[in-house]
Amino acid sequence: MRTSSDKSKPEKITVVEVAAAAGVSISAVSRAFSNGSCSEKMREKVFAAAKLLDYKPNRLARGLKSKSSLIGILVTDFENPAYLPILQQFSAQIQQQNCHSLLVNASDTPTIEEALELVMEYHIDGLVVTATSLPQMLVDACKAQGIPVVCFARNSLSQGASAVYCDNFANGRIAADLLIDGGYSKPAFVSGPVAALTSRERQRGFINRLVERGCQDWQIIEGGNHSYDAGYEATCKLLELHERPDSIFFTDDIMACGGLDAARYRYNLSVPEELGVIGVDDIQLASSPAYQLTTIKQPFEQMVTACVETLFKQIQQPELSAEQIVFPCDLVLRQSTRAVKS
Amino acid sequence: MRTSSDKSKPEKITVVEVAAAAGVSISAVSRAFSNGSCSEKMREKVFAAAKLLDYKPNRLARGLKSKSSLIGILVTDFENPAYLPILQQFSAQIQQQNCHSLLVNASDTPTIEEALELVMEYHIDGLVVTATSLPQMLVDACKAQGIPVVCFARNSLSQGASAVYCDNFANGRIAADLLIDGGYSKPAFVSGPVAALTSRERQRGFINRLVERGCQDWQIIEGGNHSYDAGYEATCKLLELHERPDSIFFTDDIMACGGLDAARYRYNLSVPEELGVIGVDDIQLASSPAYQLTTIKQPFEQMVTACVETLFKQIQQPELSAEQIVFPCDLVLRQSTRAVKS
DNA sequence: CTGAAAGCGCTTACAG
DNA sequence: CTGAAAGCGCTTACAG
Repeated sequence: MRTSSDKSKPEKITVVEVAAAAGVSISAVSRAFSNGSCSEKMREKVFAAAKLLDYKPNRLARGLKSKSSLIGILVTDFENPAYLPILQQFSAQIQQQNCHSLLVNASDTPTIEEALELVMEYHIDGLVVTATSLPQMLVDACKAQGIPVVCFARNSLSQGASAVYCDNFANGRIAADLLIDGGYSKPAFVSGPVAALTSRERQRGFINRLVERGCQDWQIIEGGNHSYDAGYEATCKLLELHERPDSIFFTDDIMACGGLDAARYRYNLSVPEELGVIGVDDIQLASSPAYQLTTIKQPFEQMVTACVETLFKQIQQPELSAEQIVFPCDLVLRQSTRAVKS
Repeated sequence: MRTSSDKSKPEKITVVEVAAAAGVSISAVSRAFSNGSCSEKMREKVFAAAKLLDYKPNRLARGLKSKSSLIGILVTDFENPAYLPILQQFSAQIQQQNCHSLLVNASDTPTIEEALELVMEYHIDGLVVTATSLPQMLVDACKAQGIPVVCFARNSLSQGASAVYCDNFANGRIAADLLIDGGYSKPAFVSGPVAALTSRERQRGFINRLVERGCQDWQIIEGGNHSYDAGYEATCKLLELHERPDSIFFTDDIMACGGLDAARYRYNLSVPEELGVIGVDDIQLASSPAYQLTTIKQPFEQMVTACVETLFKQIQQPELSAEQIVFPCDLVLRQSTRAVKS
């Protein structure tokens, strides 16, 4: 027999307790806490009782019939420091929508599909994909469940998925112009993982523009992961070649930083005189005086905002069709490339 | 009326469908998929039917009576690049346990409590805290719900929480010895946020050892956030002083990198001759040739592993009491401090 | 606007 | 080991 002062076993506070305390029905409590229609005085009564009892709705139970308030975030590039602030912004903005982030590590998992399978068991309301590649079957699976998916910083070739990204082809062309204008004549491109669409687009644009400008003396090397080490290694390979490049366009900043260090400290090359270097992203490190990296800035903050907006718009209105939002990029001139010859 | 070829509305596959297909009871299906006891042939029958129907258990429903398989990860220091690999490892290891990570951003949220409140609505099975400070009331709340919490890379002053961390007091002493032995006589300490226990411990150990070694000419400055910019700013303040330090112990590497850049590029000081610099963590950047930072390495990988192990042990056996696991740290000598004078 | 009732998909005592 | 039944905490038609 328990008395009111018996605190040993904290009672579970559910809609039932709140309803009783407020002297209303369970449905009323539910409505007051969801979007349901109910009068102002009803809402007040319910909230007062809830406050008193310190009631917290159980989202698992809610998710059973309604939305789970869970957003999946698929991540592969944990080696690229750009993703830490990106994760911060995603989680902050998702929390602002009264939802939470299910962080899914798709880097070690044998396949992205496998990771997703797990996510689907939680009946997420939406999915953000920052992964290198997005298999069509995954998008189809989400579609079948009515889960909107939006790709971040990569365009989706898939039918059903929205995407928020930059024009990577254009970025490649910008890089080509910058190097040619700077008087470099033997440019190289260091790519990301072969599967990375973004990297392939940058490469296409880069080479496309080089050829337009009459430059034939270019080369391409596969860099691998979006990581410092991969950039360092790729640069070593290039600089060991008989036909050394005089400038390198890296598919992202962290690789470019690795490359800069290789050039300077292992090959004693002066940057930008003996080797020009340009990256993409504008991560924090790029602006540090130790690197002073010329780069093409992706407006990540605005992109995250657009991504979250699109996602929640589609969650609210499932009938909406997928959307593609393309952001322009800014060239940020620093010290790793020669000034444009006038 | 639907025919078997009517694929327009994919039927929901639940335990009911699987049970029917396998010709067994719903309870049997549930047992086969959970820890339940059931015969080998029963399990086979159920799995065969499940495979056929592509059945995926609904974790939300399971969580209602059983565990949610959700682990909360509280993060505040999104400006410290050390946390990206740490997040990767946590998410990977949690997924390995057939659970998923609820990433909770506690940096922008007015209070950590508020973020936690949301987490509790999902009835997480356990909580990892990498946040700067951990209010006791938060631990109490978890205790009341039977949710084990373990602090990562910080010791908990709280009763109920486990912790996996390094001996920060000892680290401070190591840094002091290194600077004194290197012939520096005017050391300074750059702290993290005032609330950060780890930083305070490092400071205590550092000063404690300096005094032991007879050094009185030291100073302390509050650095603020664990970020590059905070390290840069704090260093500028120190180097503008009339009584300039000749060496600085930063409470972490990313601040030390900021400090190094300030010293070298803004004040044209040569490191380690005119200014000695030492950090803590051994982040990737610390080993790059651009920084070559002497540091005290925290064995993050092993710490994450220990953290996850402890957490799941406590989830399995709730009667276990909180555990404190202390890791030793290694001094990593690079080029930002003078060699020890022999 | 409000309430009684059925149901979301699973788990877990309770019998057999 | 297996099955029938009650229940987890909420939501949502359906009446009033």
